[in-house]
Amino acid sequence: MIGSYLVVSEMRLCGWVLRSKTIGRVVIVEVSGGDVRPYVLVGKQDVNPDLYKTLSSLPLGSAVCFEGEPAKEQKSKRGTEFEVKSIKVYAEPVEPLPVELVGKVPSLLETRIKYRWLLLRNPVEKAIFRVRQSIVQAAREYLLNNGFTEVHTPKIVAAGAEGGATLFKVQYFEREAYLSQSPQLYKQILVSSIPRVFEITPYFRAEKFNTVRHLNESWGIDVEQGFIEGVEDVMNTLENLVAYIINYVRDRNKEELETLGVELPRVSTPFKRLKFEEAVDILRSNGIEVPEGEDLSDHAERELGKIMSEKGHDLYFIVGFPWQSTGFYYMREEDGYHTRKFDLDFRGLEIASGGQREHRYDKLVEALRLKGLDPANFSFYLEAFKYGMPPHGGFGLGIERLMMQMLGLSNIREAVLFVRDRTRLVP
RNA sequence: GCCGCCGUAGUAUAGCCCGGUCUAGUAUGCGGGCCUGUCGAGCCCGUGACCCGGGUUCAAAUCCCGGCGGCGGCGCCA
Repeated sequence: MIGSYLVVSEMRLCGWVLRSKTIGRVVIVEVSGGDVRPYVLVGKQDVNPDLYKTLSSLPLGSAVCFEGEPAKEQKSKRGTEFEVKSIKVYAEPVEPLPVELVGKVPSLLETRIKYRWLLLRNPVEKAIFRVRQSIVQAAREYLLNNGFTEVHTPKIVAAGAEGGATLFKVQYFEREAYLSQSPQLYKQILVSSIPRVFEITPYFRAEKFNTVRHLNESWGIDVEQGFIEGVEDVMNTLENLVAYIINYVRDRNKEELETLGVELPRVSTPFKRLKFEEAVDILRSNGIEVPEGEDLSDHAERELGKIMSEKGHDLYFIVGFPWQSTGFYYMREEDGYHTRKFDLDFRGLEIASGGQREHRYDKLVEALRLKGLDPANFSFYLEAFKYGMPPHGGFGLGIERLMMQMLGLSNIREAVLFVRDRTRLVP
C-alpha cells in the first residue's frame, strides 16, 4: 500500500483479479494493481446486490478498473481495502489461467519462467522486479551525481575483448560480426575524451553453461574512470556505488523486501580488501585445495564467502590477481606477476570485476604479444592509446548476480523477466 | 563439452525399487451446491493426466533401449 493513495479521496484504479472468495453473502476480491500488495474489494449482498453480483461472477485473471476510495475499516491482512463506487470489466480470460498466482500451489522454476509475464501479478514476483528497477535507478542516480556520463556503445561488434570463443556470431551484411560480451574496450576508448563514463548494458556470452548463476544474456552496470591515482580510486567508486544501491533498496523498497522475506543490513564502506594470496592461504588453511596461479573456482569462492561472512564481511574485494589468469589489458605491478585486477564478492559470489587498465601504449602492445594475441587485430583499440590516454580503470557489476545475493535468490533466472540461457530463446 | 538426476490432469505432486484390485490417489484450478469478513478459509458433488517411439511380458505409469524436454554439478565468468 502506497501511503499517498490514501490521501486522495477518489480515484480510478486498475488491475487483474488475483484472488476471489465468497463467504455466504459476502464476496472478497483481490485485485493486483500498481502496488505490491493487492487492492481488496468487498461486496455484500445485503448492502449492494449489484456489486455483489458483479464481483462474485468475476473469473480469476479478469482485467478491471474501479472507482472508489480506501475503506475506513481495513480488515484484510493481505492488501488495501476499497469502497467501490463503480467497476468496469475490460477483459475476462478466454480460458482458465495456466498457473495459480496466489502461491497455494508451488510452481517449478521452469513454469515460472514460461509464465513470468503472468506471474508478475503475484506480489512476490512483482517485488523482485521492482527491486531490479530500484537497483538501476539507484545506480544511475549515484553515478550521475558523481560526475559520470551515461553512454551507449555498440552491441554489434567486430571482435570481443579477448578472442572469439565465447561470442555469438551474427551476419553483418557480407561480413561476420559478434554480439558484444562487454563494453569494456569502448568504455576505455571514451575515457580518452570523457573522463568518467558508465553504461547500463546487456552482455552476450555464448558459453554453454547450465548453472544457477550464468545467463547467456545478462545486464551490467559498467563504469570506467580516468585520471585516477591508482586502483583504489576505482574500488572506491565500486564500493560506494554498491553501498548506495543496497541502502537505497533497503530504504525505498521496504514493502518489497517484506514481501520477499528479506532483511537487508545497512551497508557501510570501505569493504574489506583481501589480497589474492591471502584468499588462497585462508582457503588452504581451511582444507580447500587451490591450484597455483589460477583463478579461484566457484567452490573455492563459495567457501571463502562463508569464512568471510563469519568474520563479518559479506562484501569484500579480492585484489592483486596473477597476470597469467587475467586479461591482457590489466595493469601489471612492478613484479610482473601481480595485476591491478580485482573482484568484488558478495557472500561468496563474484558480483563485479574490474581493475586499473594499462594505459601506456608500449606496455599495452607488449602485453598483447605476451598473451599471444596479434596487436593488428586490436588496432582500433590501440589507436585510442596514442593521444594522451590518462591512467584509468573500471569495472562491470552484474545486475542479476547482485539481485541474487541481495534477495537470496537460489537461481539467477529468477532475476530476469525473460530468460536467455542454454535452452531458452522463447518467450 | 563431461557427469548425475528427472518427465503422471492447466499447475504442484503420490504411485515406479518389488509389473497385476491403478477403474491411477491428493492438493489447487475449473463447473455446481452450502456458509454474512475469508486471509493458502472450510464442507459436499463433479471435471481432467501416465513425454514420444520401439522392446520384454499373459500383463507396463512401473522393467529395457532410443529420441525429445527439463533440473543440477564441473570448467568459464558478471
